[in-house]
Amino acid sequence: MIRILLYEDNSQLREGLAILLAGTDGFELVGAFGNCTAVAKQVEELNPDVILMDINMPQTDGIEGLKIIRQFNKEVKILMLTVFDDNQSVFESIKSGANGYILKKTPPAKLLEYIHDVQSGGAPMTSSIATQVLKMFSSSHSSTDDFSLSDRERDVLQLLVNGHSYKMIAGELFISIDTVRSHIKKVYEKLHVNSKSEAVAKALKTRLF
Amino acid sequence: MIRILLYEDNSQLREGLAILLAGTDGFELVGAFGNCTAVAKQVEELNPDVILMDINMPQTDGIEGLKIIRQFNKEVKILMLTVFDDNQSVFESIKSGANGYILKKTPPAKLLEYIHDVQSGGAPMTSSIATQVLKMFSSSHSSTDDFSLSDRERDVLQLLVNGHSYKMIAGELFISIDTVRSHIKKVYEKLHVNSKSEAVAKALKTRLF
DNA sequence: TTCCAAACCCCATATTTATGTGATTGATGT
DNA sequence: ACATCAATCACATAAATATGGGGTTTGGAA
Repeated sequence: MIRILLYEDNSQLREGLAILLAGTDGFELVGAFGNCTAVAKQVEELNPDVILMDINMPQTDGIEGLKIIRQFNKEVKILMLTVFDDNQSVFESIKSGANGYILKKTPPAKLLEYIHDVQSGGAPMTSSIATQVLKMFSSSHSSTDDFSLSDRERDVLQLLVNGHSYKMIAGELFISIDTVRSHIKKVYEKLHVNSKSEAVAKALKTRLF
Repeated sequence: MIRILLYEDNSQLREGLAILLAGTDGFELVGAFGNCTAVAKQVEELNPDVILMDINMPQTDGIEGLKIIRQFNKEVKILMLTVFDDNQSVFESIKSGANGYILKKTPPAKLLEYIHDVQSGGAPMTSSIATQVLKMFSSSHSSTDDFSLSDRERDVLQLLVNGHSYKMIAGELFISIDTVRSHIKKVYEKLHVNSKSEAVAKALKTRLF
């Protein structure tokens, strides 16, 4: 028996899912709410195995809810539901510890299957999402060097990466252009480069930002 | 009735799967081969719904086969089979248009389920693979714009990204520095930027290289 | 206390980049 | 035949960047 907790603001869909889950062997809906405002207490009290979490909800949205849950519970499986398969929320969700990400248009039978999947350690995703995810990892070298840049050097480099000129950086940081030069010279030494674009490239490649 | 085409060089496993599929309602094995040398013709003639493709095969391997099929058929679902769950081939497979990636040790019942999954638009993966994929998922998003750069413009931009100056690029491509300038000017227009480092940043961020 | 690094500033100069306005050739498409 | 565009080259000028030298002040570590 898989204990399920549901967050979904659309009451019609919420009722629909409740009926589906109630009427299916092996699934037990232990709670269904329209928002995440009391998510911490609810998860703790109801102790579900799997949480179905809608992303687009009023007040505390699904991703917020996810983050709150993960602060105190790394065990419960969380399946994010959405109508869109936009990059940003997939990314945010997975990064924040979601176990899977599925579209609401998923047919009921499929949904039940996904719940099973996620409960037994799988990570259900639609194929477009899986593909996106894989593209992203192509250049995966998660190095943690920060080249021991100082805070200010980091500020300056950040702005360089965003395409600002020395003059603009000076303006934005309220320092003189010569100071900008000094910082940049130091940055180049630390990154072992000798041009702006090399520095930018290195910052991006090593995921400094 | 799902029409299945199988590529698997191990004849024992091939026979085994053939028997399994033949003996199960709803599945029909329309062909089984030990290599991909005639994959194009076979796929066209046999018109399968789902292809089970072993990755490690002599001559034309599974990933090659996959690419060949995808050149003329984006519709048929392709499920990659392998004994290893190594990153590189998962990545290559999905990038080349595979719909799922599963391990050979998958029990028969599960395999049939996966075939169903993939046929109805899912992206089955073994949980270990899905988990890996999610771990790799570290940052940002992918886009597929190539900004319609010409070949030469791409060459030049590539070298810029790698930190070369105009002079160096001229030397490496055996063209004059003024030609380099022309190309770069064009690149800036196409990328909507107006400095080297912005171009480099954009190239890297949009995963142009 | 002395030393050091970070953060700030100044000046000078050489090199690199950005931008504009040309032009010629060859391939492609209408 | 004509237009278009990629690819090549040229010349000129302004702006930005790289690099070399200086500095001061401040706060923390040795």
